[in-house]
Amino acid sequence: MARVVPETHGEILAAAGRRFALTGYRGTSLQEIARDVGCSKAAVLYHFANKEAILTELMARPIAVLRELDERIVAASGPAEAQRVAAEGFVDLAVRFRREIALLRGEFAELLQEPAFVHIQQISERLIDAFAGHSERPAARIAALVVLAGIAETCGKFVDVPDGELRPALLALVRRALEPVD
Amino acid sequence: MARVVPETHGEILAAAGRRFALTGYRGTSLQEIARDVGCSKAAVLYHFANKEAILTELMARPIAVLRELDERIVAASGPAEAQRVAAEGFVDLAVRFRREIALLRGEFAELLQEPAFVHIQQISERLIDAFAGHSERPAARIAALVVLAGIAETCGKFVDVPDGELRPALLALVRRALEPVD
DNA sequence: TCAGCACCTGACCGATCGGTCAGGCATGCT
DNA sequence: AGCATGCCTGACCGATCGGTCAGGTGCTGA
Repeated sequence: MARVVPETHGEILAAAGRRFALTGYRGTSLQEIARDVGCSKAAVLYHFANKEAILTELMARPIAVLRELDERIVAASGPAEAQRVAAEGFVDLAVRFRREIALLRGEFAELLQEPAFVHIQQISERLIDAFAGHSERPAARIAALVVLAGIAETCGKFVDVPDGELRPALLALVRRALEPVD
Repeated sequence: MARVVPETHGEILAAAGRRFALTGYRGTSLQEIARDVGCSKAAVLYHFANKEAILTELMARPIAVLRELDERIVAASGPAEAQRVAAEGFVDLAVRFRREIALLRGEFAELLQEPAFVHIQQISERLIDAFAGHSERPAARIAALVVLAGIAETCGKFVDVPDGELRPALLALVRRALEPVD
């Protein structure tokens, strides 16, 4: 007879996800997560090496998808193609993982400093570059950064909007907002 | 002869502004501010009732200007006029006070909860409403929120771009991105 | 000369944080 | 039966946080 294996690991992940989305990563304590799960703080740290490990596991999939998108952008045939791939790919990612992205809640900048996420910074810089059509013109780079940050910051708030509605709305917005590649 | 009055109050404000812009409000301790100024933490709390009072004084002017903008939006003759006033006014505010806005560094959501800033939340909702042309259509509201959040989140990063260049770039972006009022 | 005030200090407070540790309990294998 | 292992607990740790407090210092006006 199969032993009844406790699912504490998964429960911690779920509780942490809910808490992070509510009060942010920094604003959530291990104590609160433990209380939600109904175990001790020490139990949380038995299943995860440290607090950051919880976030890392929660973000593993969206980060993997972001890496794939980065490869596709790098492999694009030219600036126009790179902009198209970046726009569609990023909107897709934002819609699919808007719950996970919401966890970061404006802590992007801080969290990107943490060792587990350093490479994300380089990827986001390449993403902005692609959005700007590889142009150095300030107006192009400003539009790219505003749109990128705006979507990242807000997509988590559209949990009640269905994918089929959010995706085309964001894509249309991106296409309008970004300057066409010259 | 005029007594040599120490300018500690102003120095604290300046140091806090630098620190907040660098590591955020939550991420800055009174200890660090005191060290930068060259005084004790107790001296900081002699000049300011508490940590929040420092932020409040730093944000006093941009908040006052935001209030004026809100009044002009409310007084607008119609949705199209409100959208125009909101767009121009907000871009203007973002450019003028981009250093102060940068202090909040993605802590908007948390800081808006603090008692000193509750009314800001209502204003920002009216701002989004005006951006969306008072429309309830999801696409319009999504575009409004993304653009607003994007500018608020990023304008602080354009310290090296002169006002005369940043303002038209942002205004053009907003006009492209927002849906025209039907 | 002296009281009073503005300004500032170091010591201290309670709370909270992430994280450690020794030990306990139940289960499954030998 | 006995041992190893997975899972978990409560007690504890050092660090840091915002904030308080009693007291000291030096200038000012009466």
